[in-house]
Amino acid sequence: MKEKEVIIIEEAIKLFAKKGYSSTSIQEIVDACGMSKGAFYLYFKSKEALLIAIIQYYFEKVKANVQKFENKNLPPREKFELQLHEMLKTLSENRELIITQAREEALPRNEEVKDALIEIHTFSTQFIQQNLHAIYGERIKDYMWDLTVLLESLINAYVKFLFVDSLHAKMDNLAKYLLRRMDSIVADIEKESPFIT
Amino acid sequence: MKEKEVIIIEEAIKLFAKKGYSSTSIQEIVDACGMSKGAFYLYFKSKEALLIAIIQYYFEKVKANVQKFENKNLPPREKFELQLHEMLKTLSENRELIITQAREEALPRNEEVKDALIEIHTFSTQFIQQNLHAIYGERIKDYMWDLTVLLESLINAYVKFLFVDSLHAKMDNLAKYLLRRMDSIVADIEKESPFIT
Amino acid sequence: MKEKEVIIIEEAIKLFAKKGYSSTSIQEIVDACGMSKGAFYLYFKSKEALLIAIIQYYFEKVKANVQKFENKNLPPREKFELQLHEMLKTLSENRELIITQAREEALPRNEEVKDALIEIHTFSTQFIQQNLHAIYGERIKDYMWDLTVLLESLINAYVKFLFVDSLHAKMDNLAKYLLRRMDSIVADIEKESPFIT
Amino acid sequence: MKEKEVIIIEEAIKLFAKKGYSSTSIQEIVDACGMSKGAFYLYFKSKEALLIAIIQYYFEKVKANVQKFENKNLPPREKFELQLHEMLKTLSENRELIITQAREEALPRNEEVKDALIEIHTFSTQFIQQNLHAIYGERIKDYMWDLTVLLESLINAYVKFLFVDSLHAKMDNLAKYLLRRMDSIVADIEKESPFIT
DNA sequence: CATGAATGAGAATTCATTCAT
DNA sequence: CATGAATGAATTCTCATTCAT
Repeated sequence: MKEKEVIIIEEAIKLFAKKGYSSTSIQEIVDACGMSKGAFYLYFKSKEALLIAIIQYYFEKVKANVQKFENKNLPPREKFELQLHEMLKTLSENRELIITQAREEALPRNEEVKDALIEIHTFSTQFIQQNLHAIYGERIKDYMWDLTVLLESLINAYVKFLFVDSLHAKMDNLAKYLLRRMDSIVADIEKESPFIT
Repeated sequence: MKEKEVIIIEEAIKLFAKKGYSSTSIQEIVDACGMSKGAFYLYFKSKEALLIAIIQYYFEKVKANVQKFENKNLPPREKFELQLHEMLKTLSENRELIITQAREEALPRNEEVKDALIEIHTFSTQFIQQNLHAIYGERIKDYMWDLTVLLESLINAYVKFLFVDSLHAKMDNLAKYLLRRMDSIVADIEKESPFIT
Repeated sequence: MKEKEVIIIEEAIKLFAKKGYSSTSIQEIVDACGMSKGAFYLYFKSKEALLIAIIQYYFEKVKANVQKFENKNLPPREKFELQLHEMLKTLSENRELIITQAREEALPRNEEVKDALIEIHTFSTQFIQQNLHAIYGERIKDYMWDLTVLLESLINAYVKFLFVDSLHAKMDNLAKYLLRRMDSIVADIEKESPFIT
Repeated sequence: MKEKEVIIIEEAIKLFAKKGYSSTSIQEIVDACGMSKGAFYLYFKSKEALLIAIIQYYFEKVKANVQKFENKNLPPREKFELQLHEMLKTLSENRELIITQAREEALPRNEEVKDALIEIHTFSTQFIQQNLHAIYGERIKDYMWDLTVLLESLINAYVKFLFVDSLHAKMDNLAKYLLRRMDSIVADIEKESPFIT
């Protein structure tokens, strides 16, 4: 990916996070990048193409950071903790991404955009489920979807707070902390019949 | 509130949820309502005024449904279960609201809009904290914020799924189910030092 | 003319003077009159019809006040002084009229409006010329247009100031004062060849 | 000032003179200029900004033409005659300006517009008073405001006629002619007590 | 590659006018 | 007579996109 493309993506995500996709103009983006409007169209064929590129760019970032712990023969829990930590770090460093993700539904109903978002969601779900399975084993099989939803929601909830300075400092423990919350839930959930089936 | 205002609010929230606030035009709203563009401005002085009215309208709905269980001398847990159930029901019946709420950050940086959202957030936080305190007592004092975030995130997570038919059917048990998940968390959380302080 | 029509005319002229014809809405006019929008259209078939009615209404007022000194066998100068005084008084009491008149050219290029304004201008010119002739006689014949323009301009200039309190007090002398300025001009103008021919 | 801005200003003033500010749409202006609506907003940030630019543009024109006779060591009367002549010429060549000026009161009650008009009025009054003082000396001190109003009104009155061809031809003598009319008035005015005090 | 002037479709909003009550 | 809700054309202004230089 060309240097200029990266500049545009990184400036654009900041603006999208601040003002929303529709309310951010190309002019504002190129002003923030210190380039001309014409230049923008050399790198992206439309505003929507930029949106897709942004989604993919950050997805690749998270994916790469998470995948570097695969094939290292780490114990499952340790591996997931490290990955979760890496994921939380990437998200906290690219806070704008979460904000934009939160608005998922608001994004233009374009097939390409949708596809990109579905890809992220699929990856994320698989990542969580594989790890839950590796850690807690077969016995949570029936509760897999419940636990997935619960863990995703815990991650989202705390990520929302990551920009608060005092929490930022504690981020190193967040992955561990969240997993312990999952432990509590897993311990009791077997008394239930699964909610999501 | 006049009948027409309610029609506009309810059609608009659907469109805002589908396409986002900025991307929905007044024309689309009035087309959905089967009225003229001029009529819109008889009832709302601007698009932003509509947004504020929508936020307040749904907030009042949720608040009213939740508050009808106060002053009934119910045991704390039972009261909270009933309220949570009512809240989940209202949210699931007005799913668009959640989607719009999720996009909080995208909304125009207008003071009035901000104020309306802050009011909702304050109410929601107080509601959860008062009830957690009533149920679990003094011992969770230091974990209040952690538990608040956790419960809010559980609610959000499941509400997102509420439009799925099979879950919708089970909604009656969701409040109880979520509270039991909180039980598990509360049981273990005292072993920790609070994350949010 | 019906009572309501007069109310509308008098409120409308105030608003037109303050904000201009185009920038004043029917709603503002009927609000000022304490009546409904529907009522307006009972009395005037359009906004432009109101404009024409306003022009005619005030023209009739000035004309009536001026014409009551005809056929009284007064000496020409005295008659003109009295008429001029009456005219200045009506204009100063209906200051809004002058402001609107000043904008003559701005009024919608509608034939009826134009005709009404031409009628006023014709009357005004004839009134001035007949009186100048009665006072100064045949010798100013060649200078008639020059003197007409000069007198009209003197009237306009001072009328503009009539709302200033200190001048308002002196209004009784204004007609005489202006005629004395004309005397000075007439005395010297014969040394010239006419400018307007 | 860019070429396009000048085109817009000159087409706009014609339309404003013909139809008034409020009744002239941006579309009509750009049609007259043979450019697109978007182009207009490249050069002026709003319709009102155009109005202010027009006022300043013509004011600068008149001011520049008048000021080129300062510091030439001309006798006062001759200097004023030349300046008045230049002023009348600029006004007659930009007849639309006068019409718009005449409508002063109709212009939007915006502070910037008001300020621009006040600046013109202040300049105009000072210009006339300095010259009257230079020509007629201390003895007219008490009549300064009366004479200012009278001269301004004479200028306005004749300028209104400037578009008539036959007058146009004589314009060379108009400045001299108007000053001689002032001579007549000045000669007699000392018999009076000042009207404007 | 880079620019930024130009375009024009489309947005929010206003308002004269109509008409059912 | 009187009302005011409803209409929709017209207005100002924005902005993604193109293209000559």
